[in-house]
Amino acid sequence: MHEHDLPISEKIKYLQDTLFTISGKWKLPVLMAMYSGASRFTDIQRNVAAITTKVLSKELKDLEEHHLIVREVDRTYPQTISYTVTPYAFTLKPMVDEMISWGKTHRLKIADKLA
Amino acid sequence: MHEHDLPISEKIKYLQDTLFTISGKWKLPVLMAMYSGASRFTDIQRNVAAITTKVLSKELKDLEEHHLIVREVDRTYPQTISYTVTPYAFTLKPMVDEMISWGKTHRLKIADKLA
DNA sequence: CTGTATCCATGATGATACTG
DNA sequence: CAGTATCATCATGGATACAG
Repeated sequence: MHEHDLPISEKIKYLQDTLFTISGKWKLPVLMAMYSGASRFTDIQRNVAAITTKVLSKELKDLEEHHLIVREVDRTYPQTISYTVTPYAFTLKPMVDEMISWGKTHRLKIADKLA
Repeated sequence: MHEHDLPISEKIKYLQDTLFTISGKWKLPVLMAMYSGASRFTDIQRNVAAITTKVLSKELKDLEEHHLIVREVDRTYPQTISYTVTPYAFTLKPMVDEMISWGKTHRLKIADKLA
């Protein structure tokens, strides 16, 4: 059964579930930075321009609650914290890639004053 | 050139463009209702459960500004208003379908107490 | 039917400073 | 380095009533 067979109300329900999980301006950018290899708090912050420590801290907690990332205290000296994306988080990647692709095209269209 | 060749800063920029365009809880559910054929204000409102007229009105204006829908006054008597999705709006559909698909799976995982 | 007008509540985001 | 603490502001959304 493919998605287009679902009743519209179901589609919207699932869509809203997803929107809730990724809500806000920052969760996906943070995830993107982590897909690309950033695992330290400061690295992530540097990659996601303009995000403040307070907001990043909150987003990381939200992502952890949703089981999309894992926070680990490394047994090193001095101790460091590393965040890693879970396999589950990678199930979001096709969607994120599609969003990047759309955004890139969209920006070109806007430059042309759109259609 | 594929998306994974882009520098991370570019990816995040495009991602944020897309997030900005679809921002909020309602734009995509409204678009989904319209993909499925709803074209009248009341029809859309009935399909997108719990959305208020004020919010729907605002979302429709936003979507129109982004050239994703078109508002038309039908030359009927009495006059009716119809909203239709533009071809451009359909370029978002793969992303929306992916979100529906992910949300469906996600809901199952949550039911299983997730992984 | 297709909206507008208020008023209000909440959450999200931002600026800045500070800490172990 | 990896955060927390405050304070402030702003955007989003919701309730309700009303109007052409």
